[in-house]
Amino acid sequence: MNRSSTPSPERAVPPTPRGQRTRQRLLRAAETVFGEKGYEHASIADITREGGVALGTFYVYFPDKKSLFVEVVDGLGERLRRLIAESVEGLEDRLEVEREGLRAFFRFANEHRNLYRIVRQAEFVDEACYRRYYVTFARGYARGLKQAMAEGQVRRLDSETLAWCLMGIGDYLGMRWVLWEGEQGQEQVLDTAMDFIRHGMDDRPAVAEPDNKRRKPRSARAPRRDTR
Amino acid sequence: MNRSSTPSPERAVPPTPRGQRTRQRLLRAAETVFGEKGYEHASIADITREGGVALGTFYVYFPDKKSLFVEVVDGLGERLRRLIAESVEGLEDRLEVEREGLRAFFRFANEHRNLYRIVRQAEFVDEACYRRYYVTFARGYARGLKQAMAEGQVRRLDSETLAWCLMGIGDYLGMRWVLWEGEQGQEQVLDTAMDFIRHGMDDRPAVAEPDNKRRKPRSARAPRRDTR
Amino acid sequence: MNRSSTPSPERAVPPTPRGQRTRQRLLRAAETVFGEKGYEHASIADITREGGVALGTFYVYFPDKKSLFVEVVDGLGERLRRLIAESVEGLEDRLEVEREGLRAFFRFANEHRNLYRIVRQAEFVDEACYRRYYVTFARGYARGLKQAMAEGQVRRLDSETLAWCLMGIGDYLGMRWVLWEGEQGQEQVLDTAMDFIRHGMDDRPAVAEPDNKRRKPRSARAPRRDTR
Amino acid sequence: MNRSSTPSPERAVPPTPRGQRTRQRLLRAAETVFGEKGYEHASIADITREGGVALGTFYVYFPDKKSLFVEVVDGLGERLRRLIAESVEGLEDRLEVEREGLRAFFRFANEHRNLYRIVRQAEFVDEACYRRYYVTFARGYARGLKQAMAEGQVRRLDSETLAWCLMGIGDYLGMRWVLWEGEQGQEQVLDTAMDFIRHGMDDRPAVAEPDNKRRKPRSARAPRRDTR
DNA sequence: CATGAATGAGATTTCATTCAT
DNA sequence: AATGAATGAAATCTCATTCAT
Repeated sequence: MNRSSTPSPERAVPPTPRGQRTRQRLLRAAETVFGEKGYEHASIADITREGGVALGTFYVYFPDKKSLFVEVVDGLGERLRRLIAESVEGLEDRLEVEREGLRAFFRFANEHRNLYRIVRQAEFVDEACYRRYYVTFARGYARGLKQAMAEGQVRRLDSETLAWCLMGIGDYLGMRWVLWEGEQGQEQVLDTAMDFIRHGMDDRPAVAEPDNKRRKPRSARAPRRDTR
Repeated sequence: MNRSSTPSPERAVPPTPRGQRTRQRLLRAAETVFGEKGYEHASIADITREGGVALGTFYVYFPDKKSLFVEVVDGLGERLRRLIAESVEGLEDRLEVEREGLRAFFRFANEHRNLYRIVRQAEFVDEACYRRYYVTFARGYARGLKQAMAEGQVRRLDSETLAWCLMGIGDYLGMRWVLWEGEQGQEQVLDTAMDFIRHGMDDRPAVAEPDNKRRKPRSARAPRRDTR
Repeated sequence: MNRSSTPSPERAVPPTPRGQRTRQRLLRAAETVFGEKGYEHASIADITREGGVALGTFYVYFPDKKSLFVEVVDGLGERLRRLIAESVEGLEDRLEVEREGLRAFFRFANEHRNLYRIVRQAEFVDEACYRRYYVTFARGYARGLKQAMAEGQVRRLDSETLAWCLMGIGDYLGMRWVLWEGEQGQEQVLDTAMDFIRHGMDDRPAVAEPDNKRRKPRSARAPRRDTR
Repeated sequence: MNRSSTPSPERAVPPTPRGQRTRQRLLRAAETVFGEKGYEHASIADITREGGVALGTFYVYFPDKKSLFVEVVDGLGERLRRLIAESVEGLEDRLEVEREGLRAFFRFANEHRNLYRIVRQAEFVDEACYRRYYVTFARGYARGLKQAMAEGQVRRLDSETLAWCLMGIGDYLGMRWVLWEGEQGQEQVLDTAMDFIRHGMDDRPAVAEPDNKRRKPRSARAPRRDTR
């Protein structure tokens, strides 16, 4: 929401609707081009060409390439968070929330196939913006987890750590099965992941642990054999 | 998009020891400079300066900038995998292996603080090399998990999915608590993460669920519309 | 090199008082901005911003940037000459005129600290305008001196040469002690300068020379060899 | 001698003679092009074209346009001072020194017709370098005058003020009769100027003043009203 | 083996000016 | 009268790569 390094208070929004439109056009074009070519190889000329405006027009709306990029990243983050929030709205079971959230993330990553490429470039373009993307997400995530813990739906673990673990899972699965593999076997992966998220990976009878959290569970479910 | 998918066909190793040394110097310099400035902003001149050799010397040992970069990334991956392998050697309890592997990764990331930056840049420099980094790691990881499952140490889950989940966890925790926070509270995070990895996050007695994962909520909502 | 040597053929004066005001605002803004940034770095946008009008408004009143600049320079010259004329009005002693003129110039330079910067830029913007500034000044100056010579107040010297000498003195003293040093010791400098202007720098009894200026030294030396 | 704003210690002199030559070529080309077009309109491309090297070569020897310019200005100042010093070497009569110095300056200005244009641009390019040009000159000038005063050759006046007066005279005469008029009547102007420099402009018998410079007029006037 | 001078394509950015409203 | 969006030419600067020594 705030401009990171440059503390210029207002993101100069052009007053006329015509200007508004042009600005939006540039933002959309930028998302495409940054995704395709990466920040460094995306030239302003590429972006304006994609947006259908003249080169100089760019500088009417953005002070430089970096600012535009930061705005794109912030925008993606916001949209992603909103989509996930909407997707899990109304769900009461926290594990359902996890599953649906993951699914929503996959969907978003699939539609914005440049998401990964763009966010990762951010590290080199504007570190603050890069961290903001993750930190903002993590904050909301942890908050949700904490509440679920309070409600007794989730074991009591450090909510921040847990949030980052779950984000890491989503990120890696998304990279591997959405970005690289395109939909292929996504549902199955989701099932496996949810199983892991729910019960962890330990096989040995939990009973042995006198005061700890669960028991045998394992046995009851389909053993989901190895894929491939 | 990129051409040299071939994993370095002829990595001309210089015959003389003097040449060997120069080549190593350049590789080491490159790791530093790529980490600091990123691939695009690291110039050959920067690298040779850092390595203490003349500009032209670079082209005696590497055909171009990209080749050098790929070699650096491959090298990092190899060293990381070797370090982890050594760190868990002899451990029998798979969960111990997980914990020590994670710890070793943290150590490596801490010593090679540019690891993240370098690997992530790879996506835009040579996609093949980028994937190789993850895929090679995942392959070995999955193999280990499969064996542990065979030994009954780990629940039977799809080993590849599980490997990627665990890699994601390590990656995110490392980014957040090694790269950004520098050692601070690392052990505690490790404990929490291991707890989660072992038992998952579900609090409710796993026995209770006969065969299905979720309850009511679903019904209330629209049946998850199709994504575009 | 420059085209518009014609001293502004049709300086379109707007008929309405509102237009008059806007035009004046632009002229004043231009003096400020040209002084601060120099001609090349002063953009039309800077000037209109400073003047509080929209960019396009500029071209309602001036055909281009250069015209505006020329008008600013001409205006400064005029105001300077008028100020000096007023300051020495009524003085009968020519040396008093010199002193007061100098003082008036200092005052003007102090109030228009961008005077120097603007006039000097003129050389590269419109040579004609640049020369006009000096030549107009010199013409009036020489006329005054000639009259003072006729009245026997000033020794008979070529009035034009003398005018340029005195202008040079004023210019340099103003640069050094008004522009750079800000008032500091200005009066003392003025006294010294007037002493020099009055009597020159020769120490040897002026009486001895009935009508000619120099003595022996000349003869003693080699007759000034040719340079290069 | 020192690099003004940029305190980069050494003016990176290329080690090989070939580099030396190229660097010199660029400096010479720059003097020409800056003089012809002015700093702002002289493009790096113009300079390298004039110097017969490729565009990129420029940046092998100079970090930017400004640095090159500063070096040109400093060089001009040095050469000018050296030429004048050589021209007056051996002269004992200070007034002879003045005359010959002036003559040498005219000669220099005539050969380097871009001197004025270049130095004046300096004000907008690097103020420090601009002042250095004048201040360095003035310092040496004042030193010479002081000594002449000590020897009783020149009346005792503040030497610094006197130096700036004389510099102003030279500058303006050079502009008017060397730059604009080209040699025309230069000698005559020189004679007039020397006459003025020697005796000043006051016509009234200097004898009458036993030791002080002015007479009545002062009294008649209001006591010099306040300047603003 | 090693050097470093030279190249020129390409990228970002600025800005005077036009024009529809 | 006034506005401000849009344009595109031109300028500075970077840098991978080549090559003669």
